[in-house]
Amino acid sequence: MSKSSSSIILDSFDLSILNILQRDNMTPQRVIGEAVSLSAPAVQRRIRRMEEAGIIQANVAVVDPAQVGQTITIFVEVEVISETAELIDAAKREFASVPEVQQCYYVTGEADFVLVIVVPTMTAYEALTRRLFFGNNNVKRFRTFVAMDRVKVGLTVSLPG
Amino acid sequence: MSKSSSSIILDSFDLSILNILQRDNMTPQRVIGEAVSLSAPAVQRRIRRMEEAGIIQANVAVVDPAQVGQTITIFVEVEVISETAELIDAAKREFASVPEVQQCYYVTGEADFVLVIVVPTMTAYEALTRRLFFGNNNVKRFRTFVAMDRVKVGLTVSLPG
DNA sequence: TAGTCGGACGCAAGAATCTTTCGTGTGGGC
DNA sequence: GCCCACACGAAAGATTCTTGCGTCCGACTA
Repeated sequence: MSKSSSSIILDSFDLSILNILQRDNMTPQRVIGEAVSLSAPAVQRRIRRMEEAGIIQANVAVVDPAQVGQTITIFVEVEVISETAELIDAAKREFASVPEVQQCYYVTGEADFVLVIVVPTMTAYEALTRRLFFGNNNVKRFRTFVAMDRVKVGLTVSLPG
Repeated sequence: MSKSSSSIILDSFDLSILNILQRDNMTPQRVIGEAVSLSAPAVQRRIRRMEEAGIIQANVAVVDPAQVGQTITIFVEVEVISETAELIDAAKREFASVPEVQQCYYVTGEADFVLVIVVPTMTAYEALTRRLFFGNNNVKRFRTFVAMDRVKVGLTVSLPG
């Protein structure tokens, strides 16, 4: 967990490499090298540098929730009562600590938090709401959107170059 | 791209392996084997089987958007006018085809679509709204939520076992 | 201009990992 | 009781990752 976050400068080689790794990080360095006109060791050094700088945050397998019994994806907008720093931080920590909460954003607008939740059943979701929202005095209101189709899901970032 | 989607049965070994790969798919099979009490080839066979079945959908590097100049994450709820199958499909295809759209869900509730968008600047977002929402006759209304903090971001699925 | 230094490269060797093959053991069905 | 399908582990082979080394290019300095 050594996040230097040195904010290094990326050239077009780095961006091309990222573009490949974003889609398939099992691509051999030799193949990446051929794609960007660089040797395999050069590719490897650049990848390591970007990992150390925190530009590459993780290397993960994407699992299809439906095939492991987690069939329901839900969006929730949460509105809080008091927006003091302490209460917001507490909410952030609480939401982030729940395994079913896949994503949590603190936002501006008509809501304060947006959550992406993945659960096996509606019953499980209901239990979660009771614990997370009704059991939290600072939650004023929340709105639920049940996903009928995960049209596009990814963390891929559109890169220049 | 061979998605058999045979819906194979997963035992607790598979789930443990998925749990590891979800967090770090660069973990050597030997290490995974030690963690789940299996030999490296057995782990490898199970991983390949899950990839072929589509349970493991992809292996990707997670890139920090902020460090590649994509500093703004935005949520958008989109409400359409007509919800015929053709128009919905057209919208799905259009949203999914935009690189800046990281995620797109078709949902029930007060909105029809929820999008997660990552852009470098507000100007870029404005241009995107003009093209994607104002330029689409079937979009009735859309609401924007700008993320101030990406509290938790991932695709990790909470697995039983 | 000449000299020095840092950084990144490619090549090649070594280390580690992945992948396949093969023989064995176990459980279900005939 | 026998056979077959399936998954396993061990070991060998193939591929990939990683490191060491010499070279090259650009920047900075005298």
